[in-house]
Amino acid sequence: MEDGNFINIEKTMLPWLGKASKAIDYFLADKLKENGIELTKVQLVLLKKLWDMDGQPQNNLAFLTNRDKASLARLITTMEKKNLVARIPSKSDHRINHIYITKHGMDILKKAAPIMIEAIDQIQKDISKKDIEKVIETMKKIGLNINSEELVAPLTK
Amino acid sequence: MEDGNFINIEKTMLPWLGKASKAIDYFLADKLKENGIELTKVQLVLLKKLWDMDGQPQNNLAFLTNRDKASLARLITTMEKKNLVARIPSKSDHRINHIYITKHGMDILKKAAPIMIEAIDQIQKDISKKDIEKVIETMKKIGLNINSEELVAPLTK
DNA sequence: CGTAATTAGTTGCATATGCAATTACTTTGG
DNA sequence: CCAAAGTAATTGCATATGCAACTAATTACG
Repeated sequence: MEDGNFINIEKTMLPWLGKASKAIDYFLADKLKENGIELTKVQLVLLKKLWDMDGQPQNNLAFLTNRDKASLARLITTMEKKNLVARIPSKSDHRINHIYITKHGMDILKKAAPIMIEAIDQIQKDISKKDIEKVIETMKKIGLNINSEELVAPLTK
Repeated sequence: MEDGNFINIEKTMLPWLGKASKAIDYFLADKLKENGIELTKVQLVLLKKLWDMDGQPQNNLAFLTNRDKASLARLITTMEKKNLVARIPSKSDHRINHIYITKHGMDILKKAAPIMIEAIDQIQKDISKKDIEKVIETMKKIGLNINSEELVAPLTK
């Protein structure tokens, strides 16, 4: 077998998307650290989600953030220890925990927001609005191509 | 504070790239599992790298695969246990391990290759060659935008 | 109304990952 | 030739993640 079976993988989007995603993650993590913000990127995204829609049950949050419910539960545990979020058991349904962002979480989020905006600006520097839209559109297409089979929301079952 | 500080994040590429990347990873993992290939995506990519350039020292491989050297070392340990790769100490420099793909690793890789190709085809279905190139080009630009600061190869130091 | 099916969350087991500190070896320079 | 600097790999500590199995609670239905 020559290289034939792996034809032109560098001409597909996959490795580039992977590399860019990873690079962006490192970049953002670095920005957070530089600015003394003790959050991981994942935690930041979750805080932002809570900012938008506070008090969600865990499984909702798992769905909303494309993540396994077990993973989300542990993430909440970590963040609870850091006093970023609070787990409040529902009174009407004793299976459910509602998750709320704390004052401390909000303070950190407010501090992080402008830094993230600036970082994103840098990431997208000299990329035209049209090109950005094109990429977004293509990412959506990928989502459709994948979901059309069996992966509608594989993490949420 | 209103939502102002997080203005239009959905209009940036970031969340879409993140979602697509994650979805692709799930999709490929699923394909591997469906076909009874006992590899993670990460392991597959590493095997492919070894296929192309066998016998690399660990730190080289870490660099080549954009990964922390500690992470790579542990990955090799995992893969060694599964008899996918072999760690061979260099005779000329006793600090170095050369990593080789095993026969078993090659067999699995050969089995996985056509499945991955098919999966990638599906991921990129109905996306024009031009659009694919556009995305790749944009990903490269992101790399430049990020690297231009301090992140040339942050994982390799 | 009470059992069966469903649902929310947790836990066990496993992989992957990063940073910092450490060990072991090699190279450099005086 | 030997001490200092540099380099390759490992290990400790921590986060993040998924799947599968499980518990506890609620809802559906006969």
